[in-house]
Amino acid sequence: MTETRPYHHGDLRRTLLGAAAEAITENGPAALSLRDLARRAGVSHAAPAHHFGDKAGLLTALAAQGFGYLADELDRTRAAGGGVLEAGVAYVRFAVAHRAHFAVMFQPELLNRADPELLAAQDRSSSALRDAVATVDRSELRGADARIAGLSAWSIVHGFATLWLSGALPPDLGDNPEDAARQVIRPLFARG
Amino acid sequence: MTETRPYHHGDLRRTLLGAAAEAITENGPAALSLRDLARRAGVSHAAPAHHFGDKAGLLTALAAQGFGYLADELDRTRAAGGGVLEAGVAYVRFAVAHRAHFAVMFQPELLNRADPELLAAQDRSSSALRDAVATVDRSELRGADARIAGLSAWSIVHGFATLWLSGALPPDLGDNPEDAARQVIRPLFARG
DNA sequence: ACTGCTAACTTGACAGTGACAAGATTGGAG
DNA sequence: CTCCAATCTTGTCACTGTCAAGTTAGCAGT
Repeated sequence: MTETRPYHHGDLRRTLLGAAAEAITENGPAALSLRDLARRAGVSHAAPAHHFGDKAGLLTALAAQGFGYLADELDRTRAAGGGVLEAGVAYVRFAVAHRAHFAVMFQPELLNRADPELLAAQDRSSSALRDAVATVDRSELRGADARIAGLSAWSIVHGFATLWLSGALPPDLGDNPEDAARQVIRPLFARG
Repeated sequence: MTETRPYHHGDLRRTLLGAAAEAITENGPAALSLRDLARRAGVSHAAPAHHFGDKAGLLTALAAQGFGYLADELDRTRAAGGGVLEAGVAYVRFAVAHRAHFAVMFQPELLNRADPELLAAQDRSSSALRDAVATVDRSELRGADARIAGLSAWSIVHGFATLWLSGALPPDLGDNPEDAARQVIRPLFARG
């Protein structure tokens, strides 16, 4: 990652990414405006283009950052001795804590899919995901092919996170996403 | 719909919804342009506003249509005697067949959440979903609270559909979403 | 110190867009 | 036949993303 010290502005790149995350958290990715970000950062309207090329470039950088954060979160959970269930909860925790990043990470039409930085970050989080699933006791996932089991786990946590963030889940689940996730995910792993 | 060419264009509303679905399927919701839709339909740039108010109105109508289609699909599967697993597969089939609708249905920031037509359609598909889950044999979902079990099922199919559509799943899953879904969903229901 | 050099930013312009207001056209009810 | 309300058009505005060209700042080498 190219670190810049305060030239004219300071580090505009990081500032813009932060402002973008904030704006997306508030109004979603569709409403994001580069000019608005520039305004928030106190620079001219064309400044963002210099760092990210275009809008897709900015969102790609955000997505890459998101995959990095996700990998961090999963690694941290694993280091703490958590199993698959806790990795799943960590996935949801990440999605809720960084909803702007999450909202962009799985919308390829918004991104430069071939961006090397993005691909690297995706790779890192894929590995972290794979490692998390590898810790599963075979009996927990009832004899299924490990590869399929991993996809089942990924699907259920990804689905829960998406539905939670979209507000589609019933309100009687409470307002703690991690607890709710734990309940909903458990049936995949609990023994019969 | 027979081939008509009315000067006042007959059913613009339906035509625009169709064009919108097509455009979103191609380029995603973010790239959608009302003026482009108007061009495709051969009307003036301001015509869509009359039927939908604004962009959010159009997307809301699309989402409502999508919830209707989803309810239809689930009802059809249930009428054919399918269980929860097949309902799940039907959910995925719907998402893939109507990816434009699906892409919009769970992005509240693009919609008028309070639109009565939308709420009614959501209600209908919620009921269909609930009915589908209600057919589950208690032993299939291993003693979990039925309410939680339903959310688990919803999460796993929704997550699978989302990941499939975003192209995030590994390519060795094949190119048949229904077969792949069946494999990935099964671990939730299979007996220990 | 001064000379270039390059990255970081600005200024200015252009085509497209969503939204609104006001006018035109139509089918149909009375 | 008249009139009206729904449908659609025209014109306009502020705003957006992107590009081209210019400006400023840090820095290395002499």
